[in-house]
Amino acid sequence: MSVMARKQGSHSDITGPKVHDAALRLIARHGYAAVSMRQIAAEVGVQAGALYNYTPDKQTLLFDLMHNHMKDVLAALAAAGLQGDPVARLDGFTRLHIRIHLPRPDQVFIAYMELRNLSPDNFDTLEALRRQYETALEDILRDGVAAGVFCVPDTRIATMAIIAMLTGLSHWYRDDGRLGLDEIEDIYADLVRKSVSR
Amino acid sequence: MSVMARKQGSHSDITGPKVHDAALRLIARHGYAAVSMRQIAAEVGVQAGALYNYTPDKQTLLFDLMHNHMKDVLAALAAAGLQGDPVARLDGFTRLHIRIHLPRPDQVFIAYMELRNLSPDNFDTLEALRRQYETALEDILRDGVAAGVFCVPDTRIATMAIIAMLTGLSHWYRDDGRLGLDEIEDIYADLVRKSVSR
DNA sequence: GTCTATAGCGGGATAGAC
DNA sequence: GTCTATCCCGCTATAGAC
Repeated sequence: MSVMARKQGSHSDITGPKVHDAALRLIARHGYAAVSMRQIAAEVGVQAGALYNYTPDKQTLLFDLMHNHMKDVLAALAAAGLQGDPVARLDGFTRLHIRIHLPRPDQVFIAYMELRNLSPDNFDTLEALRRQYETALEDILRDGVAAGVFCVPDTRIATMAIIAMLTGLSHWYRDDGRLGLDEIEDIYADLVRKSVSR
Repeated sequence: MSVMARKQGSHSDITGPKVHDAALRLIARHGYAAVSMRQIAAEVGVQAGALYNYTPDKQTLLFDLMHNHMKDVLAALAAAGLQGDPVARLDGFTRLHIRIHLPRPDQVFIAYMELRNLSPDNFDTLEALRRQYETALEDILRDGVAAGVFCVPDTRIATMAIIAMLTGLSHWYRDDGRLGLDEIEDIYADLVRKSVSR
């Protein structure tokens, strides 16, 4: 536990997170296939071989980044506990999505772009989590249709359309833009609500 | 012009398109960085060195694929000559987008995923073309707002939101799905129209 | 836990024969 | 126009010293 008296080049507690941070930033920017373990190591400030104290291989490193992200998203969704009438739940889902995703542009980008670079097993795991998220939205839409407050000819299509619209936001939004988070939330909540209205 | 009596391994007129086709399919599936010139050559049925009769390098091959796609899209947009009131033009834009993009899933995928693998110059060229397409939609929305038939607080955001929604369609639509092209067109035209309505 | 060094492989691109 | 052969480079991952 002692902070001092650490052995020579030993920095386990600090290097671990730095490896994930560096991989996140580099892979988001250049893509998994285009980023080498040497580049990640250089960003962290160690030699390439040292990375293998923190991940068994490059594939697992990618999977961990994507898996952590999806767990964060689903945890936030569960914590929100959306309830009430479908209109309010849809509004809550939209704002929740934006509040979770906008501050994590690198994770969102990787979650979208790197699915095809996952091993089959890892892909299946993440696909299942992604399905859970989509289903949460589709349930809201179905309830709203049943209650007569939404008008969508196909809840599956509306689900995919809304998620594409929301996730697209992460691909162009910049913190230093002319619009703040709250304004963006209001505008998208409006677009989404109207798109499924009668 | 003679069909027979061709020299030994000479197949210029047929190999050229095959190189682009193979590159399109492989890069869409695995990503530019993950596909090797050897793989493309194998798909075509030639040796790797022979590819360099058709492209100066791998980067140019990628650029040509993306450039051809954007030219097709913009040509279709120009040919459509959308006119009339903004509501009709927005409906026309939506259906035009779907009719152009759905039959070209590989091109659409590459246009989205491989922007970061372009050289700076090539990126600028394609970014300018993409801007033209976005601007066509934004002009419609602005005219509609001015005419009082659309209600959007920010035409730029609405433009990006609609294009994200439409392009997302290409990422999950399958020909063999339960819905045909015409039904998809109607549903999305409806979603888009309502999202910007008053 | 990190380093240096390296095994083993595959990449893009070119040269020259046919 | 295609082939074979090759240059030169960078990659992932491992081994063993410290």
